[in-house]
Amino acid sequence: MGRIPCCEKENVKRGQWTPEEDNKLSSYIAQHGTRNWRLIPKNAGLQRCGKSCRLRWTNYLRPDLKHGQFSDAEEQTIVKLHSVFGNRWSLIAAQLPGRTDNDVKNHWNTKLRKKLSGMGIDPVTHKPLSHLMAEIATTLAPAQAAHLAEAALGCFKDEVLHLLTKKPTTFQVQHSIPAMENNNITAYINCKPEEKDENAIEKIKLGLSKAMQESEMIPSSKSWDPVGITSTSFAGSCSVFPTTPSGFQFSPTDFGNEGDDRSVWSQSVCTGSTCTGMVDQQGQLGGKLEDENGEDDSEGGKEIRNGTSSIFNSDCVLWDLPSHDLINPME
DNA sequence: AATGGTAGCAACCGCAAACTA
DNA sequence: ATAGTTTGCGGTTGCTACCAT
Repeated sequence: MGRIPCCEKENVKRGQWTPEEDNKLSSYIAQHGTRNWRLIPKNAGLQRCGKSCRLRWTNYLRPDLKHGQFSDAEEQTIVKLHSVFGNRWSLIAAQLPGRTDNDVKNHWNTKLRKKLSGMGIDPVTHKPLSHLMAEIATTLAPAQAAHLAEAALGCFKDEVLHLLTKKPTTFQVQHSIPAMENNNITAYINCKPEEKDENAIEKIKLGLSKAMQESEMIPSSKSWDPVGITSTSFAGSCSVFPTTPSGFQFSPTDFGNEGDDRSVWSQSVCTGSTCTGMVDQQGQLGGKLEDENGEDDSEGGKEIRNGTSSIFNSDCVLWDLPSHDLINPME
């Protein structure tokens, strides 16, 4: 037994859509709407799978779509939201009028992820890479940490060199990030080509060793859980996570209240897809964290922390997205 | 000019949630 | 309550244009 196929594959055309097909689909939908995608290709005279028609419509033909380049503002919104929601592309796209989840996903994968890497920020967790390494290093024996450092140099060197020699990064960083100071991109770009390789390695080494020194001052109770399910505060001169020890509880009223400083957008939350503010293991959004009686209903949802009035803490604010910036506030 | 590598984008696949009878 | 169907979503693949050698 298998799934019922959405269409008879042998009679179905695949691949690029022609302008004629686009016209047929557009005019059919204009007249009849988008109910029942299985019937649409048949009724519209298309030899296409219903699923393919739906995708073509939602990702390309819809009249309200934007097709041009992403603006700086859009890019920053994507990065901000990704730091909270992870790869919840539909959620992110919902905040960008005229953009589809596919657009956002493609743009992230082809551009933004690399830009962040080039800035020394891990695109998955949105933490400075040097701090990630330091966090990991604290859980390892010194010998293992040394191996890790060597491996990291190999990995990051290639990526950073590649990015820096191709194009400069253009993100605004509201506050300076120590990790970035140790990887001064402008100085790097301006130096002689033959110096670049060596400079980059030295700067990465410096950043790594500094971060590791800083991490030695972190109390051992503040361990780091790479899975993020039981993430605890992470300290240092550029903490990404807030450090309030008491933790933080969301209530349904925290979501989408315009002008309410307590909205999710002004709360500090763990960042990245491994530790998101309101996303549980199934990727369900907040509001499920507590039911109407205020009881935890998260079933393994990830811990959320309180702290300052920004997504990151005040020592290292990357983004600060007020709730009224959102087109579709969470409900 | 030819070739190989890479980036960007469109489309496909399969899973799971939501909906309906 | 259940099974069948539809829709939404995220990951992945494939195609094309561009660039470097």
